[in-house]
Amino acid sequence: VEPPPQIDPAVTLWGLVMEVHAELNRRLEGDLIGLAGLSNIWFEVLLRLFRSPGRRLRLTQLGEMVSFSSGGISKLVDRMERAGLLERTADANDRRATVVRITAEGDAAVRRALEVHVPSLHRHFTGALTHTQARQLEELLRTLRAALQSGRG
Amino acid sequence: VEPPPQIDPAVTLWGLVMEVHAELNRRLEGDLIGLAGLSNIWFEVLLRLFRSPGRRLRLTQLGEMVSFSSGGISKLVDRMERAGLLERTADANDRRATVVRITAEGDAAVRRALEVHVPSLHRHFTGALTHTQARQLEELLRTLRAALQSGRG
DNA sequence: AAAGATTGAGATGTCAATCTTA
DNA sequence: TAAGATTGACATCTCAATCTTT
Repeated sequence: VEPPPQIDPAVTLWGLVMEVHAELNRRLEGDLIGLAGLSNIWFEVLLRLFRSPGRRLRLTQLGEMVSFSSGGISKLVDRMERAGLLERTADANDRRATVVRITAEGDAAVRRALEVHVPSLHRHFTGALTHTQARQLEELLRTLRAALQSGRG
Repeated sequence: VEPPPQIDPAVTLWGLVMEVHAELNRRLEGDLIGLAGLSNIWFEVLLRLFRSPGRRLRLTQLGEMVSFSSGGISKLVDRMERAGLLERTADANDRRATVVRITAEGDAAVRRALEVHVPSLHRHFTGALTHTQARQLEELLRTLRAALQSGRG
């Protein structure tokens, strides 16, 4: 068999992205579950609602925000609704749509979760960076996001 | 209900990380599946083997590299073995262990996949960055990874 | 037609229990 | 005892089909 060819640096860079992302995700979710009883995705959904004007979002919007398919977000919302953290509401203007609203219980849950998540983020993530480095990272991510948006969708 | 409090910038930064990662992952995997017939994780497993000295790895090592549990990597290797891309081998020195080796077919598959993956990476990812920015990103990621390693694990 | 949402089928991950070997 | 690997039970995602409303 021939030896492996020289591999493009972009491959290594993407590998680094995946590795760091996976490990950060694992640790942050560990803290979140252990200390606040919420999985990463439940927390993210609640946070999106928490920060939305009116504290409500259409099901599909919510799904896009967290990168879920329509079926996936439908089932996720089922489970969170059963847990009492949010509720489905009819949309007065469009009877096809479902509006998801955070409940008082959900509101309390995000607030508790934020109290452990912010220190967790600093401990595992931003604490390793200087203020300047954090700004640099944000700038790079915004550049990438802008390119992805202009490129398609 | 009280208004949402000021949210720590680290929360937003992490949200940006997740968003960009998810979208990049989606596009890269789309190209990989569409143009080379390999999912992201299959490609990553093959690439790890491809670049390993001897083109083989212990099952557990491989699992750690791709952030999979022992059960998960066992089943993934099952499927890839059935597809003829790799094979299990006994470890002569430790009869508990299983060594995974890439097959000739697997070797050919990675090489084909690299030919579409590298342009795909440039199109969706590194093409949006200047050379300097790419270096910056790599530096930041290495800093984060080093902190994660020293912190635990 | 197309958009929003739901459902069932299928794919694939984790966790815990278990077996073998060190 | 512990490490390496496998398995079954379970959770939860995507995809495709379907229903309702626009």
